[in-house]
Formats: sequence, C-alpha cells, structure tokens
Amino acid sequence: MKDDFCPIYASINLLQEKWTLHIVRSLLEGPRGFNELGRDIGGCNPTTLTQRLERLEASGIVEKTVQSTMPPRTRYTLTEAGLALQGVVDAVDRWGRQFLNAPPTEQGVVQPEVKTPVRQVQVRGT
Amino acid sequence: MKDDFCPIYASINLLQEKWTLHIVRSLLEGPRGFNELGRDIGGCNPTTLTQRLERLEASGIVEKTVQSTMPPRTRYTLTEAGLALQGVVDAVDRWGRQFLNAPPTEQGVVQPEVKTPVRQVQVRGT
DNA sequence: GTATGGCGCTATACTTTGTCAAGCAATCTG
DNA sequence: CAGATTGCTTGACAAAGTATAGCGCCATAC
Repeated sequence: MKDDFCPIYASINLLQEKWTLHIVRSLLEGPRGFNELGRDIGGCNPTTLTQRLERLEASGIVEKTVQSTMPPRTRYTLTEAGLALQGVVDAVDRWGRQFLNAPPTEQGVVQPEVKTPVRQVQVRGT
Repeated sequence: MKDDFCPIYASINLLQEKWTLHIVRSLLEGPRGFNELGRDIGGCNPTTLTQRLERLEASGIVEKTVQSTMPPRTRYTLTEAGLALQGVVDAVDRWGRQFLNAPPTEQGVVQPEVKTPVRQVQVRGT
C-alpha cells in the first residue's frame, strides 16, 4: 500500500499536512497575500505558512507572484492542479455538513441541518 | 473562518491528522485488526495508531469490537459516518490520478495515465 | 512631521505531535 | 518446546508546528 508510487497515498500525505487544506480552501475563493492568507485560515504562524506555500508551489499547486519587493507585495494563486482540489474540498464540505455535529463543549453553536435522518456525530478533540 | 462551529473547518482539522485518512481508506476495504491496520497503512507506530483510533471512535467514525481480550483479538470497522468518507477518499483519489506525478527521485515508477491533456505536477517533499 | 500600522517574510526559542523499541500474557505454528 | 503473533502500553526521543520579535519601507492618521 505504501511502496512504489501510489497517487492516492502520495496525495493524502501531501494534503494531510497541517493548514494545507485550509490554505487551498482560502485560495479557492481568490488570490491572497501572505498575511491575509494566514489570518484567513485562522491564524497560521508565518514559519509553517512559508513551508506549506513552498511545498505547494514546488508541487505545482500554488503560484507565487511577487508584485513588489519593497514595500513587499506578493500574491498567491492556485494553478490548474490547485483549482482541481475544489472537488476534494467539496467532498469534505458535504461530509462535514452531513455528519459532523458541534462538540458539546462549544457554546452558541448551530446544529447542521439534515434532510434525511442520518445519525450525526460529535467531533472529539485530541 | 475559524470562529464558531464551522463543519468544513472542523472536518479538515479532524481528517488532517497524520495517518487518519490512510486509516479510513484501509477500513473502507473491510474490517481490520490493530496490527494489521498499522501494517496496511504503511507502518504507523502503535502509539499514534491508538490515538487516532480513539479519536475516530469518539467521533463516531470508527467502531471497535473486542472479540477476545486474551489472546487479544479486536476488529475495527467504519460506522455510517465513516463509510460516507468514501466520497472524500474518492475525490482525493481522482485528483491524485489526474494531477500527481511521481517525484523524479523515485525509480521504477509508472506515470499515471491521463485522457485529456492536463498539466501534471511533481510531488515535492518537505 | 512624526507616530502607527501594515506589507512579506526570517530567526530564534519553545511546545506539541509523532516515532521507536521494548515488553506483556496467551495462544497458535512448526 | 522455540518462535511468531495478537493488541496494545510505557517511556525516551526526534520531528513538526508555534509564538514572538524584528527587518526596511511606505501609507495613512494625527
């Protein structure tokens, strides 16, 4: 299952890194700058954000455009391969809406609506 | 984007933990025992595997059945919510096949087949 | 005018997450 | 009767992620 090159195994390993899918999801809504992106995805620290963007760029998923070095202005956008991750994000979204309940520790939370009566699920922390 | 309870944000955080999607993918093919599962997903260490299974069980995605304590025999299976992750795994699989190329450092690798001419992508390590 | 904050990062020190190896009691395999 | 296998747990360690400060320059606020 892990030997040789297995596309799905490799994909999971790529997308599984912390913040990666959040980054993609944010960029699916349009180009973003570095800090803007970090804020948008919920406060990723700059060190990790740099690493993720480097890997995503090296993998041909994200494109970086430096519009000006000083004062600094950079844009990050999705490539064709990056845009295609919409399918993955949508699948996760559908699953989340249907099966994920707010954990009881959280307050003021709206329960997701379900049309068909499906057993829902509580997210449990680590 | 991170405040309150957002199903997709929470889903990403749940699925993003190392080994989690590999575990789900393996269980989608049928029930597994603890060591069997660890081997199948490519050598996950028992400590992490225990943690992941605990969280997945607490979240209602995986079900654990102890068939015998001594000698030990346990089965892990997917619940309804777990089975529904097939959609996510499929989406990742489709994306991987279409856009992911084997990294050049790896030998004896089969290039994924593409019908439409799409720009493919090289997976880059950290 | 000058203080303030924002831009895109990097460096450093730190915490959290994941890994490796050994080990347990009991059966089953050779 | 030796050795492997089952499902874990423990403890010491390595790797991954985080928080904070700071850089040089420009825009806006005062």
